[in-house]
Amino acid sequence: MKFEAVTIKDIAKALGLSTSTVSRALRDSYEISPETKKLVMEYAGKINYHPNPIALSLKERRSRSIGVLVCEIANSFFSQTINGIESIAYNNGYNVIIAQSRESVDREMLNLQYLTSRSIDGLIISVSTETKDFSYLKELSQKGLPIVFFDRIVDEIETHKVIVDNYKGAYDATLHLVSNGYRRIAAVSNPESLSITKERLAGYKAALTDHHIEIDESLIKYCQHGGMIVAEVEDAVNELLRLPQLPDAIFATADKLTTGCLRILKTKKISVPDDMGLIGFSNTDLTELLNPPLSIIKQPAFEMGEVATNLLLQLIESKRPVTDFETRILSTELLIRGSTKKVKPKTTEMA
Amino acid sequence: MKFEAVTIKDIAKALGLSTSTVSRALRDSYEISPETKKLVMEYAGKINYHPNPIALSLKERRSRSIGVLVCEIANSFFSQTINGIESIAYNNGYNVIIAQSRESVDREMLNLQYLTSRSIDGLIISVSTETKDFSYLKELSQKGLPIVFFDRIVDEIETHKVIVDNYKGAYDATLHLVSNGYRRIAAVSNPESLSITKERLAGYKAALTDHHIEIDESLIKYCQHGGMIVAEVEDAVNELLRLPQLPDAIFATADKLTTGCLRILKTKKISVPDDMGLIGFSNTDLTELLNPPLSIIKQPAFEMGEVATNLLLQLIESKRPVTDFETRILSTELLIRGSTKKVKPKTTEMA
DNA sequence: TTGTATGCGTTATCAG
DNA sequence: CTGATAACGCATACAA
Repeated sequence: MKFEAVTIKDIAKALGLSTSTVSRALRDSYEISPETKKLVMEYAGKINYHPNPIALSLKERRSRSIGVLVCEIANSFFSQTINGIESIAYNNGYNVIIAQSRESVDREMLNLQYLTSRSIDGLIISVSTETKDFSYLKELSQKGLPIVFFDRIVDEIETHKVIVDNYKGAYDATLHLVSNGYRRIAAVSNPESLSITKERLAGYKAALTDHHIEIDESLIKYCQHGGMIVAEVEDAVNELLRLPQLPDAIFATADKLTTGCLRILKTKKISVPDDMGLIGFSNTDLTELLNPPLSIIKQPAFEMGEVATNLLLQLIESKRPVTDFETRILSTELLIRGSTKKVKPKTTEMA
Repeated sequence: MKFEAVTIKDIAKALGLSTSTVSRALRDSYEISPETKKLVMEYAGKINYHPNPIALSLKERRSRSIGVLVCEIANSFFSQTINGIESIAYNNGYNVIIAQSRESVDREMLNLQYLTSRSIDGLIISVSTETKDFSYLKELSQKGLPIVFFDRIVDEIETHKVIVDNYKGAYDATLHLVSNGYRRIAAVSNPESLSITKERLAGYKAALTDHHIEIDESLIKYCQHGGMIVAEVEDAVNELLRLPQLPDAIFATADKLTTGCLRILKTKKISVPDDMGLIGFSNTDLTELLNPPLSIIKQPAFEMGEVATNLLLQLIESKRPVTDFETRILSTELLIRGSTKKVKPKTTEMA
């Protein structure tokens, strides 16, 4: 693969045939005699011939590789998704090229240029928290690059999207807190510009409203970098603790934020009331064993990866009309920790 | 990138130049007049020209992409390593193609063929637990494919290797148990064939010996699939609990095994004595907040990825003689949880 | 300073 | 049934 580089030409020369004959024999073309075929096949096997995929790509104008752009690979949710993506890609003979934005628009843009210039056949992406301008992505999409969004989607772009039922997940989470006696529930969330933020906060608010708890916007904190900067979550919690009326529980709307809050509560770096409730979206391994949180909303990350990849491959291989886009909504799972109800009665209503 | 595909030819035609002139102008060749250069550059920018990297690869016989093969992406240790790999690759203009073996030799082989036939410029790999025959890898290496091993290395192959100080990590871990009063310390480990297993068990045994604790081979359990199969770890623990003399602590030699044991201990799916000690290698987020384990041996996964990639790029770009191979040994970190000493005095020595 | 021709490895088209 | 040739997009040795 580096030095030797056996090519069709070598085979042709050795066997006294033309390259076209060899090429056809290798592809088992009907217009080649069985004897020649066998001859070629056997020799090719013997000298361990492998077609050069780069030459193939150049000819076929496809690379059989897909790009994956996420904010951070070392985030359980995303690594689980990539796991699912790889598994489908592998089964279909596609390579997976990964890149991370680290929640930075600049890096996202650069990686995007990089990936597309690398001639990927399609893209699976979850946009960064910083991204507000999606024109570049839109342009790519319009130029014909098959794109599938997952998790953090972009509504304006017409293509497949794979998300979880964020509204319901957040509703369930909030409900769980409410039914455990919490009333003043804060939300630590990603920037408002993200689709998941909107959906999750909507679910959170609906759950509160349905239980006659007034929504207090001062209880909602936005972390501009999605918790990539450690201090950010601390600041959010600190601000909450400085409120005239303390919250009695926190709903963290994303994996990174949940683990951030968890760490704060457990390490007591900031002094937080002992009975502070916590629930959050999280796919981090073992989080469900921790105490807090009260419970965890888990996303079917692996499945999301699988679904997204299947859709992308359909797009690439145009198995379905490129205009017939759909949004797949998978359901989240509320992992309930029975033993963790810290606040039990708390019948004194407030607000 | 899909439909339009602006090529050098288009520019040449539009500007009434030859393709070679355009090519040279774009590469800022000294033999092109400033005016022509400016003309070409500007037009190229205007119509948003990007060279086709596939054509380039075919010509230059390099793809500017590196392959990464690990057993499982959704394992914190590996995803952190990939994070490091991506970061260095990104800075050097390389793409990262990932694949996972899922601890299966077959998948490893297939992926290897896949990656190499994809014309990667180099490979970073941590072999699967199942792999016992490294001839294919050796062959690749001898054919000239730059390879860097990390974590689970292959001694027989002469190339760069990046590992952590497994011996010391295991020694420290075992010592920590010993100094907390544990005496009958079991080991739940990966297959013996892995380099890390040998090194870690050696450290474990040395720590015991140094403290005059007899080594009992029946206390060492090997998980053939590295904990990929859930029941495997349970079986190991069950077997330990059936021993005539119960262990009083477990040393788990790898991330997946540590979390496996942890889950067993916490969920009490198997009834394990309450004061069972546990320590293990783990890079899983938040593991250090759990209680057990007693402590965690953390590997500098991100740094390993960085170091491995730097070495690989040196190999690819032959910045150093290809014969001058080295093994980088990074040090592990023992994260001590002060408050967790379950067994304190236990002065009654045994065995 | 610019243009022409060739090759990278493969397949498709067209002859024979 | 088989072979010569062009083409994919680019870079470069060689001409001019």
